[in-house]
Amino acid sequence: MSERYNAANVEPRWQKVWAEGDVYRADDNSEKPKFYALEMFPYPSGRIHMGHVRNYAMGDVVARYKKAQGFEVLHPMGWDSFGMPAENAAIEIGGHPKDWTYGNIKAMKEPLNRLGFALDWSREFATSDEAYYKQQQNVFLKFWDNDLVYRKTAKVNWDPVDNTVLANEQVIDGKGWRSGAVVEQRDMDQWFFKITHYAEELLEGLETLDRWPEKVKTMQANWIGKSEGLEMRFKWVDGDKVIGDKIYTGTEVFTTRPDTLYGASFIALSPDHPITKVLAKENSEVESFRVDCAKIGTTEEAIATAPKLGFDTGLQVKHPFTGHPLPVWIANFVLMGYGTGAIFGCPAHDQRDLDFARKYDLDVTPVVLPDGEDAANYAIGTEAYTGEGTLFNSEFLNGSNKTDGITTAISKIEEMDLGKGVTNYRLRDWGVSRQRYWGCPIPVIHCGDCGVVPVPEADLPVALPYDINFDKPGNPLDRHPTFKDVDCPTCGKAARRETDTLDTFADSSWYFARFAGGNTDDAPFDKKIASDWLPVDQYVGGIEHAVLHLLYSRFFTRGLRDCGLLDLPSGEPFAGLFTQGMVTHAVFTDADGNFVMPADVDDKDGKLIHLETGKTITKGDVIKMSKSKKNVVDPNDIIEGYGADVARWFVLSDSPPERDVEWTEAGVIGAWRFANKVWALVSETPKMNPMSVATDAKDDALELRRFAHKAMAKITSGIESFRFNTSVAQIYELTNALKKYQANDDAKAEALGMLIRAIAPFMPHLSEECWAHLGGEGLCYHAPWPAVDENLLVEDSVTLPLQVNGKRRGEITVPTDISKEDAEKLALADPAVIRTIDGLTVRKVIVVPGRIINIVAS
RNA sequence: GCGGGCGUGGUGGAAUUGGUAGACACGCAAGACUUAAAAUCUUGUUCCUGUAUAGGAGUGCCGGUUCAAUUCCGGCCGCCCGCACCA
Repeated sequence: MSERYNAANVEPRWQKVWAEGDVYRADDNSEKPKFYALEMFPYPSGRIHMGHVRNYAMGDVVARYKKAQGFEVLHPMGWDSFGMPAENAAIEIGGHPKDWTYGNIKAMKEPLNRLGFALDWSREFATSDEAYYKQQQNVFLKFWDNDLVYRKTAKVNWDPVDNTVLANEQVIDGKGWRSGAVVEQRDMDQWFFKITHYAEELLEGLETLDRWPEKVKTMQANWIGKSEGLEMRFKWVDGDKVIGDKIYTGTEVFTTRPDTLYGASFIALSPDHPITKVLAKENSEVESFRVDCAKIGTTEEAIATAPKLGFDTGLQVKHPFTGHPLPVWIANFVLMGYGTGAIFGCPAHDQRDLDFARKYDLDVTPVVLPDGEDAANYAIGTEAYTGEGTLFNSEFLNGSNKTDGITTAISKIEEMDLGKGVTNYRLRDWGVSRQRYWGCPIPVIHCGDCGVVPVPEADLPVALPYDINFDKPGNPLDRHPTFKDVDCPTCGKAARRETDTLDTFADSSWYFARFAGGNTDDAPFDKKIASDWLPVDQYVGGIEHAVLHLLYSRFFTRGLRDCGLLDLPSGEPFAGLFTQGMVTHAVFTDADGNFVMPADVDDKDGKLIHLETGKTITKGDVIKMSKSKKNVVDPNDIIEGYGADVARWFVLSDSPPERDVEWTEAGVIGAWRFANKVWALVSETPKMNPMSVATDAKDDALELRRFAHKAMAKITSGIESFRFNTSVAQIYELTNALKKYQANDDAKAEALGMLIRAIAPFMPHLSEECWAHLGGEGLCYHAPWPAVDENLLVEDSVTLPLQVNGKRRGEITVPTDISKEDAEKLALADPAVIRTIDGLTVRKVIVVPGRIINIVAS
């Protein structure tokens, strides 16, 4: 008699058993080999979403699988709980960011636990816990002591109506999201982490990360952007100049293409270049040009996509080789943060320069001739040529290729004492100042006499005051009655406390070390314990973090190492990384353009209508689920309707983990049916030992064993290589084979025991229930991973496809160890082959042992 | 704009990484069971050639390398991620 699988009854029961047995607690002192499994911890938005379910289900598969393989597994969870949404909520709906945040944590923990993840909650913390940010401040001061922190001015988005700093995402089409005012750029004193100190190490370290996706390493390498180039001076045509209070002999530019120097037709300064700034003071036209540029925005994207804008300063420099004058422009696409903040424009061989030159009618002189082009007729149209070629129109460089031309040009400039070859990085230092309340206070004090003074360690934490309000825009810390007023720790005079808080990326740059090293109060973490667990063996998270979070963490672990807080010579926090794809869903909008939740949309004969209003709904792009677009599906509905195992199984089946998965209702039902199928199979079976090994099996029983071991081998390799969908397919096949098998013998017990243990990482509740039903010893969670008998994987015969001229015409079944000669003879004797090659001459027979036979005939 | 990735039946996807394209699943169709429905089971299901144990086409599009290309190379198209103050 089979009964329906009742997830609502079964799942809480096992969750209670696991909790009471405290089975997921990791032992720091275990003798077993250690395995640290970690998923990117969530921001407590208040609801879990399908992306969380997918992310944590993947990590859970790894954690449970490694446990079954005999590892001591650390699999912790916590909360990335500082950030803007809490402040936005306080502004929009009232309340306090702290209450909102901790309420959300409470609300999210329950459904997370309902999913049955093998998490060690004893190590839980939130980054907004005073105990955590106290240590965050401690780390900041240690970084300061080790010269990894400094202060400089940098630009921010300034909303002139709200008088507040805006995040990039709060600037929409150049306007403040609330006020609608045109956003300006404003210089502010800000704190920076010196990530560029490790630029080379961060780049070289990528080569050691053999369990990271290539694409992530490529993106990081490009982000660091190491380039060899030339930093050189273009001298003014009319001698040294006093600009402002400094004497300039010319202007310094950086270039990676000194081979194209003869193609230079102008010099372009950044709108933020020191010379530009001085000129702006003297000339209101320059100033208004700078103001225009400042409206574009601070992101590289905005600058790169904005129409090219230029201003001719009237200044001229001398070409170092020809002596010809070149005009000096100010151009909106030149970044102050990269190189020297000035370039020479070579329009023929750089697209941005070309766009600029065409707009302002500047010379375009090609100096690189592509292979096969004729020097006399070669001209540049609207596309710059950036490829390889032979230099021409370039006097002493003529005839060189790109690489040689670069070397020669650099030595020539060095000889002329106008510059030198340099290594440049695109990577900029990490600005961490945020003019916001809900973050970790930066532990420094500004004293009129002593300057910037760190808060003494004994005075930590600098706690966030609770009595704040969001009546007005801006940072409440800045207008708090007492927070700012402190005595200088050095001289004791009245001083001002720093009111900026740290970028929340700092919080998530070392949380994994605190998970491992404990909630210590005198140090960020226990050095020895944290160093024993680190690096994280398997990190799982979204591809959207490919650069920033992962790079910042790699910086932090190096900083912690060099401050003596962590024993991690490589500096690499994550030995293995997997970036999963996103959960996507179509966006629905009504006629007025309002977003509509999928749950409120009904499909009536192919027409989409709103459930309540009956209005027509339009299906839009399939994109990442996000609250703002309302294209979200609540996992709680799935868990309540079908159970946690079904939700987990669904997000892991079918789609390859690295790819985006589109949420569909139909897939859930399939997962639900499978769970029932497994339960039906097990509940109809009498008690039998799931740890059986049927070594005496013959005939059908032997066939089942072979099948089970082959499937098990593929299930295992699927998990090892993060292709859970292929493991799932093999589990389906094993289940189908077991359903067809009638006898209740040792072979069935073995295969069924394998099946139950194989599904355990995916559907832990169901597997415990099955394990208990069969009479398995202890918990399935503690059962070892099934061992595959290699001898059972070996086939004695193999079916080879027969191709004629690359087209399949038949197949033959031959012994696995057949010789090439015999295989060829059999292939040529095959009736289908004979029919196809009739009238043709066999030119060649290619035999790939165990794979294919291809006959080439004409 | 720049950097990175993805594209295979009606749908999600598989293909031991250059060797039988479409495993497995969803959906659909037919049948069995049932008073009936649900559930379950069986069979079929890339497209075209009116018949198929035969032939042809086919992995976004165009071209190339190879005995052999979903896989490698070049060029396009479409979509997604990131671009330093969203997390």
